[in-house]
Amino acid sequence: MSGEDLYAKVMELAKRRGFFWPSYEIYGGVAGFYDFGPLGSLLKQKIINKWRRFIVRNHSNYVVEIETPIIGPSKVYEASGHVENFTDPIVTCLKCGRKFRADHLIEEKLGIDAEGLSPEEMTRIIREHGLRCPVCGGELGEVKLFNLLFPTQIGPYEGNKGYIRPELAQGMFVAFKRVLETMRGRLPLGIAQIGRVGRNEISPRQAMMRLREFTIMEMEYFIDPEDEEGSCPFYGRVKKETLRVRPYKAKEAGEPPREYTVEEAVDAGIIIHKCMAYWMVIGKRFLESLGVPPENMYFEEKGPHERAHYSSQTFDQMVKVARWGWVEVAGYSYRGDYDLSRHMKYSGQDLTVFKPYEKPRTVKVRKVILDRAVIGRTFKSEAKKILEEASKLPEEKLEAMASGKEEPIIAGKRIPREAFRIVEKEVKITGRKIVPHVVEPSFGTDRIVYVAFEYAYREKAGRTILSLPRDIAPIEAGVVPLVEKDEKLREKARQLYEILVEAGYHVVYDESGSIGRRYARLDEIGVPAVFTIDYQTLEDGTVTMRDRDTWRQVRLPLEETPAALRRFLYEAADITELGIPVEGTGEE
RNA sequence: GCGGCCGUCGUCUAGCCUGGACUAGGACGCCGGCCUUCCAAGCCGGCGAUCCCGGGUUCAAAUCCCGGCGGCCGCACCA
Repeated sequence: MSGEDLYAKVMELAKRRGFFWPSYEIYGGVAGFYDFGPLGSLLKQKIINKWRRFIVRNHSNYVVEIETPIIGPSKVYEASGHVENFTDPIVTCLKCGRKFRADHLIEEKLGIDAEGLSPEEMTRIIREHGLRCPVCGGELGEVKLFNLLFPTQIGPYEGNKGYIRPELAQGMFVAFKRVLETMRGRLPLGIAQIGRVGRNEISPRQAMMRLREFTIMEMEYFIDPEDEEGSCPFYGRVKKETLRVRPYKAKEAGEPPREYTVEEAVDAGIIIHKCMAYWMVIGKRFLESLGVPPENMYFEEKGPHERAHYSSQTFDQMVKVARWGWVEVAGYSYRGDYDLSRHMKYSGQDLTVFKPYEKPRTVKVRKVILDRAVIGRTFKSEAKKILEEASKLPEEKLEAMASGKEEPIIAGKRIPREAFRIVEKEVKITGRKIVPHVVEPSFGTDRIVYVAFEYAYREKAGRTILSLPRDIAPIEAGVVPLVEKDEKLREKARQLYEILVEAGYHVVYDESGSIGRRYARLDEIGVPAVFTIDYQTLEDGTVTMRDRDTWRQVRLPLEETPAALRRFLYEAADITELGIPVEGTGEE
């Protein structure tokens, strides 16, 4: 089957059976938005819960999940750099309509550094130098700003601008201090969040691959930049594992991705931090558990110009899909201290973490101070101003004045020599304040749902089977009576249905059409196991359990079904371990 | 946003070039009935389409023309 065909079939199934479809269809649709239907939203929930298990629960000593608002005040996104960097100056050719980055065009054609210029200034430069469209030679219009942030207004006052978050990260950075406090001030600390974000893409395409509103699963992993070892206590567990990586240099040289052991990639500096490598391994395992084979996945490093403004290294986790080839499903960025530093600056809050030394250190500190008594006596009412000015001067400057290397003039007054005092004292330092660095794995949920769905698509004997990993199947089990007519079978089947629902499963009961048709219907929506009530059930209380993927059946006592289902769904049990095989069932 | 191709029941599609007998046909699915003791059997009946939206040309538009919206591909864009 070609990629085109597979994509078409997958989308057809998705729409027909209610997994997902384009939003606002009755009004003609709006590009970049998708609905999840009944089965799709269940599937998405299961994938999200699996992510929780991989990222949060398996690291619950270090990683916690929070939830923060979708709308944020302007200030937050000024601090994060999105207001500035998420905005592109765009100029449109009046003739052919092509759009160009105005600053890039000016720099490229005229050699003028246009970064940070206003749109008016750029328009003026374009007019003065007679710049024209580089493609068709047409006249260029005015430079306009285009920002990918969705703007909104908070409350009734127009000045109170807000934005829909373009990523989850700022929620974690802004709440960092309080979360750190509740986690008793220790690093490393991972703060995870799952939620919707909005990016006003210029022209979204590729179905669910590029949306204007989508769900991200993200974690900010805060670490002490000087303690790589302590930051990644789990590193030892994964260092022998392999990752397929394509470093930026290899990409430039046109080389394909290569397999590295984690240790190798870290030691060679290909991955700049152990924590990056660790979370990449977790991400790899996560996608594998959703049905993506290792050979259809690799990590691609982004080049300096392709990276976001905050990142010093970024890897994209790429997965192969039928129609578009390699698509990015997750990103791993080393954000350094960029965000916390910016928020410290913009908010004026101290977001540092205190790291105690193992033993307090004593250091001798030499300090130049002004004798308040002398200053006061000498300058009377001027004294306050002088002391104020003096406190702003750097230590070296005071030192120079005290030692006579520089004229001792402060606030326009000559300070008498005896006002300078040099004190030496011992100070006990119990630790240091650090601005944590951040490693950020970030997953595009909707793309991942699509990927899992596509990889599950199978055709067998003219039928469609949605062979989802059992633990993410939206409906966990089916219950069917062998024939529709027989009231005794139906009653027994409804009983079993109740038992399974009571045990916490998501079950469908289906009695319409022939038995084969029902199996087919359930295969198509990926139900891993179907229990059938037949005439033997009425005699000995056993039912058959059918495996979606092999069509093999086993027979087991009705009351054992909840436990068997558990083993089947979550412990990867083979169907044949769960009961007595039924003769003549299985693949044709 | 430009250029190319495209838009018809839930889904896939016929019809469009050459306007009228189209009350828009079929298949699959779905619903009801009959039948049915393990893999989409069969029979009967039913529901289901403002032919993407708006305008124009014409006695007459699913069909021709214009504009918009949406989809895919290429260019640009994708922090």
